[in-house]
Amino acid sequence: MPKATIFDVANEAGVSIKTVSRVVNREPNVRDSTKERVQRAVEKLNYRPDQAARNLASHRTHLIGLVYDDPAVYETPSSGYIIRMQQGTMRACRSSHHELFIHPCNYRDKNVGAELKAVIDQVKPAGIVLAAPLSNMSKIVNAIVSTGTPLVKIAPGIKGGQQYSIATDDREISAEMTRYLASLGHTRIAYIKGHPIHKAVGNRFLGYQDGLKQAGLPFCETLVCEGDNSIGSGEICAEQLLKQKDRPTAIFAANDDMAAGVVRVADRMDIDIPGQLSVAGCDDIALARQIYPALTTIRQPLAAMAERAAMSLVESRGENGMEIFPASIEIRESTGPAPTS
Amino acid sequence: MPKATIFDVANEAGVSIKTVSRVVNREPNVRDSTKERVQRAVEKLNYRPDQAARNLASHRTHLIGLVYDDPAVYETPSSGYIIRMQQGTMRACRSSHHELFIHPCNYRDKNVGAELKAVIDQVKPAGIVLAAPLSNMSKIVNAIVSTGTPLVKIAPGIKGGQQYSIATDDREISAEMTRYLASLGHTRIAYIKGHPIHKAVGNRFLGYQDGLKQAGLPFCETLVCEGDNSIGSGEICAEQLLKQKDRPTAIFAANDDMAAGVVRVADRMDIDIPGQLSVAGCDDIALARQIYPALTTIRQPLAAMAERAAMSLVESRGENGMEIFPASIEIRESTGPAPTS
DNA sequence: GTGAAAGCGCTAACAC
DNA sequence: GTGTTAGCGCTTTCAC
Repeated sequence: MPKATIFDVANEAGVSIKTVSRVVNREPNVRDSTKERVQRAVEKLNYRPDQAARNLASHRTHLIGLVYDDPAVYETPSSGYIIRMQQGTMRACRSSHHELFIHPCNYRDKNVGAELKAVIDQVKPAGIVLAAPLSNMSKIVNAIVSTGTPLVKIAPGIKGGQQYSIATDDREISAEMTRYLASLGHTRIAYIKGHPIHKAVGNRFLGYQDGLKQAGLPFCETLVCEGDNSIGSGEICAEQLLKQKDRPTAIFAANDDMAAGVVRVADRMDIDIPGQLSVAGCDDIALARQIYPALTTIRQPLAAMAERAAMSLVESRGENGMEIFPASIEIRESTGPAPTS
Repeated sequence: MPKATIFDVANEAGVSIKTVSRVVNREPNVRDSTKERVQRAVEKLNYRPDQAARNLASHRTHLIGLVYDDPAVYETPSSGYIIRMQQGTMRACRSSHHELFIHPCNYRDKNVGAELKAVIDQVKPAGIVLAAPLSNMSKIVNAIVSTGTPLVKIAPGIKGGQQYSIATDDREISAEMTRYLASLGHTRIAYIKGHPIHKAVGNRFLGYQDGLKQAGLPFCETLVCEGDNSIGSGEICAEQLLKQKDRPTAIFAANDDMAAGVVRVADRMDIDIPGQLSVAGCDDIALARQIYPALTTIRQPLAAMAERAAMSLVESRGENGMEIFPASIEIRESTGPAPTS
C-alpha cells in the first residue's frame, strides 16, 4: 500500500487536514472526541507525517547537530570525550524523535565560520550542541548564533554569552583532587596543564592551585608543565617532570589522555605506579579504565550533560544562563600513599 | 535580503526555472553560454537550493546514515572502531556535500528492524553504511533493504547478499601475523577468539589455524579461548591462558580491545611484555598506541573502507559484489623473540 | 473548535 | 536545448 498522507487520514476520520495536523502536532483547540477519532485513523492507516514536507512548510527540521573539534586530524585521538557526548545527545534525540547529525570541524581553519553557516543553512537543524573547546570561541559561537539556530554550549569555561551553557565545577573538583593527593602524603604534586585554547580545562589549573593552598602546600613553578591535551604531550611533560633530581611523587594531569601519557612514560622508566608515583587524570573517558593501572580521575557526567543540552534544545525554552553538573572523584589503581623514602 | 529562490535566479539569468535546476544539478543538455549565465546569477544572488524543498520534490535527501552497534550499552567501549568509521564516512560526505547522521542501535533488541525502518522512513537518507557486526545479520540487512535505500556493508564476513560489501582479507592477514609470531621463535601461540556473532572476526580464527599449519606448528585446543571482543573478556581469557603450567609465550587476540585486556593482566601478574610474553591484536584502533607497551597489531584501513563505502553510495552506482582492502601488520612494542628458557 | 485555501521551493514529466 | 505545468505533503493564515 502506498504511504498514507494527511489527506487519507482526514478522509478516514471525516475531518479536515488541518484538524489532523493539529492532533499530530499536539496543538490545542481540538475536541477530545475528534482527537480520538483522528488518532484511530492514524493508527489504522499507520500514518507517519512526511518530514520533508513538514520541513518545507515549517522551515525547520527534526535534526539536532552536534558540533565539535575533530581531534583526529591532529593525532590527538581523545575520542572518548566525543563518544560520550554523542551518546548523550543521541539519547535525547531518541526520546524526542529527533535524529542526530554530527559535524566535526577544525577551529584552526580560517573558514570554519562560513562552513558552519553553510551547513546550518543547508540542514536547518532544530538546534546545535556545541562542544568544548569550540564553545569558548566567539568566532564559532557567533557564526552559529548569526543563523538564528538555538544553541547550547558545553563547558565554555567562562560565564559570558547569551546562550545556555552546561558545565561542571572544574575548579572546585580539581581542588578536591589535589587535596586528595595531599591527603595521601604527597607533598610534591606536579600538574600538567592542558591546551590554553581550552578554557574549561584552564579552570582546572586554578583548582590545582586552590587545592595546594588549602592543603598548606607551596605552589612550585618547576612542578608545572604545559601539554596540549594529547597523550604525546603527556609523555613529553612526564619525561621532563620525572627526570628532575627531586622528582614529584604525584602527577595530576588536566585530562585523561595526558595522564595516560604519564603512565606510559612511568612504565618505560620502570617507575612503579602507584608505589613510587601516583597519577590522576580528569574526564573519566573509557581509556581511563583500559590502561593498567586504571586511572584515578575526575568523573564528568559528559553524556548526561550532552543529553541535557540536547533536551533543552528540543524543548526549546529559550533559556540562557549556565547549569552546573557535579563532577566526582573516581579512585582507581593509579594513586596511593606517597613513598616513604 | 531574503533568501534567493530558483525563481529569482531564473529571472536574473533570463531563463526558466527548469534550466536553473539543470545547471544546479549538473544535468546535461544545457548550452555552455546559458550555463554560464545561470552560474553568474547564482553567484550574484548567492543562491543555495533549499534542501527541504529538494527533498520533498525528489523524495531523497543529502544525508548519509552510518548504522552501527552501540557497544557503550554493553560496557565494551571499543569506540575506536566506530570513530574511525565515522571519520571515513565524514570525509566522503564532506567531499560530496552530504551530511552524516549516525544511528547506533542494539541488535539484541527485538525491534531493531522496525526501528531502523522507521528511522529510514523518517530521514529518507541517500544511503546507509552498515558496520560490522550488523552487516552480517540478515535481520538488520533485510530491514534496510526493504526500504529500498542503497546499502553498503562493511566487513560482513561472508560473501553472500545482493549488496555491495567492503572488507579486508582477515583470514590471510591473520595467518601472516601467526607466521610472524612463529618466526620470532614462539611455538606456544595462544589465540583469543572474538564474539561468535561477529563473522568477520571469526575469519581471523581460521587465519590463525592456517598460519599455525604453514609454520609447521600444531593446533592446540587448550591454547584457544573465546572472548566477546571486550577488554574485560580479554582479561578473563588471559588469566585462564597464563595460569596454565606450560603457558603460552605469545597471545594473538582477535581484536585490540581483548589484546589490551591481556596487557592489563600481564602487568598485574608481573609478566614482562615482550620479554616473557608477546601480545598481538587486530584493528589498530587508537587504543593500540595509547597503552604501554604499544600493541603490535593488524592495521585495517577502516576509515578508508568507510570512506569508500560512503562514496559508492553518493555515486550511486548500484554495484554489488565485494571490494577487499588490504590489511597490514603493524609491529610495535608488544612482540619480541620468544624467551629462551 | 474547525476548515478552506494558499503557499513552502523545488523536481519530474513532457511538450516544444 | 529549453520551457510549462503539475505536483511533493505538509503548515500557516485567516475565515467561519
